[in-house]
Amino acid sequence: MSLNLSEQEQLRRESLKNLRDLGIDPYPAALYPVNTLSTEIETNFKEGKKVIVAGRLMSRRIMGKASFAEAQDAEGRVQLYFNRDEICEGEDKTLYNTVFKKLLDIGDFIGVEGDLFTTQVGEKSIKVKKFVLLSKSLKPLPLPKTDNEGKVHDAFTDPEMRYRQRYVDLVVNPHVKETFITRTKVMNEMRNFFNDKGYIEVETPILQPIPGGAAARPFITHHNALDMPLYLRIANELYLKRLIVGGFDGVYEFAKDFRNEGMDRTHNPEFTVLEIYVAYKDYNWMMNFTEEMLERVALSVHGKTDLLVGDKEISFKRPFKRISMTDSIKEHTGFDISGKSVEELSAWCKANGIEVDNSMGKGKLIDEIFGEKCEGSYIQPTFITDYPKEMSPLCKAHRDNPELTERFELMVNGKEVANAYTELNDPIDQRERFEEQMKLSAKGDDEAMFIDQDFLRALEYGMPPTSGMGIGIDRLVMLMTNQRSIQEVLFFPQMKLETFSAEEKLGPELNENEQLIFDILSKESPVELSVLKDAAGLSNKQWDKGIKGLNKHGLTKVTKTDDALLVDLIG
RNA sequence: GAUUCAGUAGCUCAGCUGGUAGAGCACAUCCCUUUUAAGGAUGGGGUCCUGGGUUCGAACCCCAGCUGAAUCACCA
Repeated sequence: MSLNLSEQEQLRRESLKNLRDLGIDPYPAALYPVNTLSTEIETNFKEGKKVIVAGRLMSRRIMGKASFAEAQDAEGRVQLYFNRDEICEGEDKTLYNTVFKKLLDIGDFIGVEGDLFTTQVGEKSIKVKKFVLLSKSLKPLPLPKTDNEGKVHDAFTDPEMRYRQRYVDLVVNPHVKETFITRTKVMNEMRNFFNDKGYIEVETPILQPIPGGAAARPFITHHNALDMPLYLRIANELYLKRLIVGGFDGVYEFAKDFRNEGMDRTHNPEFTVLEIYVAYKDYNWMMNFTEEMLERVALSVHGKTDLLVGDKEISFKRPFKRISMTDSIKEHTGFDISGKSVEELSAWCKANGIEVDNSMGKGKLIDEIFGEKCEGSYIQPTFITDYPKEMSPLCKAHRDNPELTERFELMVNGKEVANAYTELNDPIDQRERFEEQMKLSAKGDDEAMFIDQDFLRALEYGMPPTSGMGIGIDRLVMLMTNQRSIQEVLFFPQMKLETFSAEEKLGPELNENEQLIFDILSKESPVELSVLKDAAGLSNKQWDKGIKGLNKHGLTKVTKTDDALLVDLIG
């Protein structure tokens, strides 16, 4: 045996072999003609109706010639009643006595044919006529139990295990599945909304030669054939705008973006963003559009616009509050940022407990103030508008104030959920903004943007006035499912590499330390304990483990005399 | 990156002042034809996260590391 298996795993492997010996294929290839789901049995129950169902065996209560079991399919569970003489009509009762009672385990996939009936206790069940093994499970599942009061016992809750083994989490924790179903509903509803308006879903490169469209540290990789570096995209904005240049009126993409930054409850290195660009619109239009979309999503997922998020009730009913960043800061701090110089802003920050450094320009300083003093207080959906020019290099300057841009972010529950612009389509202005970014980069801002010459060329051909919006899907789903951690809305959140023990042990043989002590003893025995310990030259811990191991195997015995401890080799 | 907490059976967790590793569920054997979180009896199952140190003796104390979580920092 080359694997270190628990007793239960070994037993299941034996059952597997026994099944094969009985001529039963534990992994049959043929399709199984399922015709009913557990939920249909519940909603569409007809006494005596014949059904064929399949699923995982999740519990078994064996009582002599009759048994109850539960099968779990994609939608829920159904109770199965197995009667020995129904299943085995002739004299040979192997199928019930051996296959069902002994060789099946919890977690196995089975297929069942039978009739619907109601038990004496009133439980809708299937009286099984025929059953087959569809796939054998070799590892025992954790088994949370729900009692009469709905209390869950032995829940499978350890986050590490749940995220690393999401497949188990999904089998055993039904609410987890719900979260991901909602995630898909949210995305589908957004798709429908966009498609209804005639916008088209597109795909743009994930491997980009210049990681543009945002300010963030990228992941870098290398293309061997071209011998050039490539970056995993941090955004897809510049590619979608190229498509607007090319003549599409509305394009959108659900994009995986990648950022090589810290991980926490709201950040995963890869995450999903919806970006949409619509020609001939501005950011005012986009605010209305965003409201309409979110209201529709909330209604479609929950049937209402008021959702409970943590202990707060959040309303996605239109219209959302709108306030300019300048007014927001004024409201929360009394400080008026309009027309202030870098020095003035920096001084105010220092006086108000906000850490600043010399690489920070006006935009970043204002962003710090907002982030520190205002952001967290916007629980209900609120559009923050008109951001400083410097921190929005892809956004058109405000029509009324050249210091500002036509940009909004949507804040919900104190966090940014969406970001949108009246897109900058003046190629000369855009080039200058990129150059500004380069200066910031030279000052030490390692997140400032690169210059994308091809994107500038595209703008020079002409891009219609356009508004674009990006929305963090993971964070939106967190709101829609009332989850406080991004890991709960990602099937496979990023984790550190799990180490599987490289070399499995060779069964119940002696380990290194035990062997060492054993070898010494086989030359001479009994030996005084302290002498033996010195001869072995092991650390105290290793010695202790070694000698305890040997005692356990029944190979040695420690005897106590008046003045010494003696170690004897037995056998 | 910092701080705090945690890591013991397949799962959920106890484990006193340092003195031979425990429970429930799961598993195995036997009994039982309609049970509702667990029918009854019996039994098997452990790298106490890893390595080092202190000690006659470490799951427990000390040091280092690994992994995870929370808070903070960082993060258009």
